[in-house]
Amino acid sequence: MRISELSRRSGVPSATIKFYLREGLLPAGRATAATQAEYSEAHLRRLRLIRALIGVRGLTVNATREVLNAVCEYEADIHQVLGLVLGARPVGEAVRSDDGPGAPDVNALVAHMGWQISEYAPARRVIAETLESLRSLGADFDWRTLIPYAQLARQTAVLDLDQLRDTDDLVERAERAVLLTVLLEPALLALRRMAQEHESALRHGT
Amino acid sequence: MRISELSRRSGVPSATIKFYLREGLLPAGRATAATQAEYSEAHLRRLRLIRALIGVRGLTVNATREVLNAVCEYEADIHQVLGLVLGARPVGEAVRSDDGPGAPDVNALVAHMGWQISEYAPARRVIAETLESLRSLGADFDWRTLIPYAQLARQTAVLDLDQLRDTDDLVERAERAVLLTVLLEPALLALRRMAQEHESALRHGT
DNA sequence: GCAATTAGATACTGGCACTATCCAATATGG
DNA sequence: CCATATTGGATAGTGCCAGTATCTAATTGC
Repeated sequence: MRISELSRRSGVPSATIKFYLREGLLPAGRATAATQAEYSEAHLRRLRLIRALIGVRGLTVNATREVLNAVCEYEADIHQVLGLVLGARPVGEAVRSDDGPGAPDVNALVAHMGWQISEYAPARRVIAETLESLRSLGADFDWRTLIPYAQLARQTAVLDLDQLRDTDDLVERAERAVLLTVLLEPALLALRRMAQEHESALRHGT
Repeated sequence: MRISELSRRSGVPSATIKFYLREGLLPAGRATAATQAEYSEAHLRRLRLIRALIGVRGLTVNATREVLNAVCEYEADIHQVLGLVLGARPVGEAVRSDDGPGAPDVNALVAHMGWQISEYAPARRVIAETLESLRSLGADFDWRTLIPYAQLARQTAVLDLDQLRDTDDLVERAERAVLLTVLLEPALLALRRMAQEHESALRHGT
């Protein structure tokens, strides 16, 4: 398959494919001559995955590259892949996320849930920032308010990990891990918003 | 309070505050002279809310303006505010989200859950796109797989709406609705990621 | 009076995700 | 076997967006 067919079958302009090649998101095709390269079905799958991560999930090109590299390098170890995808392992410039304002609250929450979470997990910082914002806005909302949400998150994670059970192919399982952790995020938020609309209608008349 | 004090107390550069004024995110202060305006505590709160929506949640300036306008216009009716924040009512160029590829699956899911969801809800499109992406990537994942996630989303929404009960002040309740629907989103995703890390560790040795 | 500050307008910056153009080297079909 | 189209690779440009910088004229507080 040459680039024009790859473009046609994926719906991605060839200029954009070249851009992804340049950026290292898509591995180069097998060169058959100075101005000719052969692309495989794997390239097509990878390309669709890239578009999903960037278009549906809204990742940046850099974040997408890191996720894809994680999938390739640690395809054998699903926990490693998850760790890298989740940012648990320091990838680039590692920044500890367990100090700074709000960190004690996050630690309290993590401890209350009995979770073992890396100090480098960016999720820590996200929660700390959210709590800090809510506090500065005067909402009476602290880490204790998050406990029932955390319990629901735990049930969601159990669902997620269950999906990974019955797959043998390593690459496929690693990709599936990416899909479930990263690609599902906007859909989960969308479900919550629909549920809010429903619940709000229930409580306020029609 | 003049702009320099507003800047100092919020930590936002005055050039950026001027930018928000220009963009209509922040209402103009009470002008006391041609080159003098007075800002109130409400401006400070609003400014912090803007920073939270843009910085923590990652909204664009345009999306932030729409959310803030919704809060101001419909502060009396929490369901209206939620509707506008969730995009249920057509705000700008209304696009029906209940057709196109993937829409039948979304309808099936919504019907299965017994939800009443506006045809204009952007959440419909998000879920349709996600399902479509997953399908084109070859994952055996359809709307039925989303059912348990939807049930968890429903429990989350119940939690959300419970938070809105005991607040009398209209503006405060409207702002709280925004905080809970919009600002909590990254925190919920972060909780899920931490829960995944924990669950993954549980299942794969250490 | 006079340095410091301000509102408001205009122009600029930097980052990002592409997109367009060009070139030399092929491939293809009549 | 040659004319035309396509390709890989490099380089430069586009459009958007969030924020910054600069300038001017008016005003303030010492």
